[in-house]
Amino acid sequence: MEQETFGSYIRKLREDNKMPLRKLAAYLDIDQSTLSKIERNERRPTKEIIPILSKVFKIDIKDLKVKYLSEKILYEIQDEKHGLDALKVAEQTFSYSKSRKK
Amino acid sequence: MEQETFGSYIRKLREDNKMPLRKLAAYLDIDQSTLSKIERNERRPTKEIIPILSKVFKIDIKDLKVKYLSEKILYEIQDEKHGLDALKVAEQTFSYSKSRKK
DNA sequence: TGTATTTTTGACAAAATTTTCAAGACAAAA
DNA sequence: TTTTGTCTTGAAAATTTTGTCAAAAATACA
Repeated sequence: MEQETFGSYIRKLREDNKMPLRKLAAYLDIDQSTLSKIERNERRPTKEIIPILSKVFKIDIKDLKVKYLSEKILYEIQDEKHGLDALKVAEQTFSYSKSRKK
Repeated sequence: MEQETFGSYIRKLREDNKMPLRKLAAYLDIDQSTLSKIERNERRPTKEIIPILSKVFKIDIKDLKVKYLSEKILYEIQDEKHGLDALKVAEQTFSYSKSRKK
């Protein structure tokens, strides 16, 4: 069983919809080789593609954003021994600064 | 009351120890202007400085790493509406992949 | 098999980020 | 106000990251 990434998720969506790279890349307004690399985690996706993906595949945009962000977070702490502690501290800080509705 | 950042934390340590930028920068093997920028959150610190800071100021390295990482995480989700959800998903995924002692 | 279509690759270009240098600003002391 | 030491600034250099092009490789399928 393989860990799903944002890239592999896009690939799955695309393939399920029988859409070639060429076409999705056109929608996303990027080179198809860039999309190929994103799907294979060789390049990191930009957030600009999220609303487009949401429209093209009719996926809830919030779900996409959460997937996208959590992958970015995980990228920062991969292989870090104290990643979990860091996540918890981040959560605390994030909640707190939100509560002060900055 | 001001939110403490990794940068302002370094500055505090440095000033409490009456150490000039010049000197700490030398220890860290970076330009003093780079350190100045790091302390003022104008640049992001690299992780290489962590063990050195730990030695110079005798701070537990784990605490430093957690501070450093959580700031990196927060940087990714700042101003994001769904940051908290993303953090929780990340936590789940991180715990899970760790449990499979990859 | 051959041909069309799709995907991947790798070198290069472009863009974004970071570091350094050198000068200027600032502060304390006298 | 000059001297001395510290810190900040901003432009340029260096590095890192990302995107593109063109061709090769893989896949589909007639």
